Amino acid sequence: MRIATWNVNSVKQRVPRLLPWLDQRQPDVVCLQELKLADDAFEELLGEELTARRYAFAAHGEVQWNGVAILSRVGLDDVIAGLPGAPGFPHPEARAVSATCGGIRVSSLYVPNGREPDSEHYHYKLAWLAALRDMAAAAGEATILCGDMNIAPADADVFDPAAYVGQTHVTAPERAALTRLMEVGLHDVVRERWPSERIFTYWDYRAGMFHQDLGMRIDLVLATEPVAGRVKAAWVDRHARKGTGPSDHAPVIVDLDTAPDGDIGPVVPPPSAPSGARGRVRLPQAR
DNA sequence: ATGCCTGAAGGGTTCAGA
Repeated sequence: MRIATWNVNSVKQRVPRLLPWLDQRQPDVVCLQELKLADDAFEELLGEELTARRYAFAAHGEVQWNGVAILSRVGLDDVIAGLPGAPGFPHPEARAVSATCGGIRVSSLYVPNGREPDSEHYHYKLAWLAALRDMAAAAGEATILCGDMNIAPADADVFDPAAYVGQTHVTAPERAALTRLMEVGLHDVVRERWPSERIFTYWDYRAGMFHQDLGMRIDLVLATEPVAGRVKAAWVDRHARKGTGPSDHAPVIVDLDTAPDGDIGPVVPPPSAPSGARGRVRLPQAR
């Protein structure tokens, strides 16, 4: 089973890159972030193209910003739009959607940016991460959290730590919040596979940052032990960042071996959907 | 240049992103 996560920075603008990428990489499950599109517009834009490729999808978007989705061709059950217990800014934002795909509880996540350290948005980010930690702590044994965490876990995950002093994504409270999330029993599967490689997932559009490989690793795949133990490959698809009209993020792709019989714990039924949960779900046989 | 690109909404510009 191949699972991927990609902050597409407007799915509307990224259609000419997204569809060929699906055809080339053939992921079974795709977590998307920064759709920047309302749910009905997402379905209008991609419904037929995804259905033709046998993807079911669950989109949770907004008109202008944010927005997350899960595409799956290995099942899409018990969809929950939003993160239960998460704060808003001031209203709840479309930053999380979860579903059970191929026996694994999958979440597509877009952690708030934080803007400036100690700003209101920064504290919102920390509170949102605490809610994410609580969700992960209550999740089943076979769980994978994918998305734009907007935190570089370590100094090795930015091109120059000195360039980020005093900025978000690298501050101690953000990293501590990520540590508390990891401590519920999650593995950073890309870093564990490549312990000392220079790996980035985001490069600023400006000043040729990508071509100089001056970036950050902020898009993460975090898996519980039963899932992490199945990882056969984990890599950043830099090719998708090249060429015409790319996102400023590259996809992260993880291949899982077949689940051994009896070795994967039951997927704990998700909590009931939070009130106000929105989202658009369509299964491939629906049309 | 202290946002060097890119995208969205809405309107002739401003905000957001990391």
